[in-house]
Amino acid sequence: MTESLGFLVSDVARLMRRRFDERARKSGATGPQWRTLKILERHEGLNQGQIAELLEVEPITCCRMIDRLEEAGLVERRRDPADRRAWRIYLTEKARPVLAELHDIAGAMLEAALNGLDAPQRDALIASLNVVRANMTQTADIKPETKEAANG
Amino acid sequence: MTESLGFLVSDVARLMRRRFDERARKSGATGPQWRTLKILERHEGLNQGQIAELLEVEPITCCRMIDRLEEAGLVERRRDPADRRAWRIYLTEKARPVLAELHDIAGAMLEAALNGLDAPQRDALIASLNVVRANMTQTADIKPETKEAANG
DNA sequence: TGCAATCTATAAGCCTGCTTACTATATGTG
DNA sequence: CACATATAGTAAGCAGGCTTATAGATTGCA
Repeated sequence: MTESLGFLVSDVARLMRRRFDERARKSGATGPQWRTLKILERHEGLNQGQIAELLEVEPITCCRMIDRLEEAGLVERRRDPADRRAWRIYLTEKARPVLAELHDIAGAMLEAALNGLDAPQRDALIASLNVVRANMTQTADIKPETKEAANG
Repeated sequence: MTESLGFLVSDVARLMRRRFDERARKSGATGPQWRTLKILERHEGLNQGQIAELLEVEPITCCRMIDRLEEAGLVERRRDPADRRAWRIYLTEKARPVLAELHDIAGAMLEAALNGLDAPQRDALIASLNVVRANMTQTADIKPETKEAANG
């Protein structure tokens, strides 16, 4: 039964994403795009590698996300004056109201998602998810040598 | 702070998927493919619409998944003798060992994911996620008319 | 100074999810 | 029977993950 945790988590993620996207579409940004914008809100001027690290995605994933955000006019790339390999990413003015609207949508959806859970249950849920998240982040660093004799 | 639930869940889902895929790649199936195979294991001969419903994805998503599974030789499409529009989907013999191997991989990964949580915490986590899942499934049926005066 | 290693960004291509729109078939209604 | 509607499956095309590979720039080291 506990085997279902992976399915359960990905189900919940997919359903939440679907619900969010339904409402957020008219704002012109998706969930992952919003998350990227939020990071930029607090850390404007990061380069794409740094953003990828904060998002915990691969650089190419971040690169293409910035492509779409730039195309939508929500961010802009500026050359790093000290490193001609790098771009620094900045929010545009157009991004501010989008951020505010997405914040409201997410707040309403969150309340719907947690309906029926009391405060201690909500806290426990978030705490446990953070534990799982940390477990999955740590184990991601294990090198293949660890499982030398695993191939039966 | 609680606003982060959506991000947290999708993070956990993505990290678990990444971990699973790393290990499962040599078995020739991904997480969603495994889930589809598991459904077929219990309900062989379903058509694609029924599978999509059990997976809680759109029919086109299921269709393309069956495409890939068929191409990999893990399932086969057989014409429904009673409805010439429909295909019935069956596992091939090749799928059995793949299912067994993925089951083992998932078991090991699950233990890693839940490391540090005791039994009551695990139960509470799964129960709460099921509540959220139900909330997100239900609200997905709400019609737009419900929010007549929501557009500020 | 020069070369190798590293780092930043990106291209190509795959999987999984979605929307929209289409074909083919089945079914209901007049 | 004929037409409208519904259903099963699929194509096209987009977003967001990934891997692998490459170009260009920087940096470390001999």
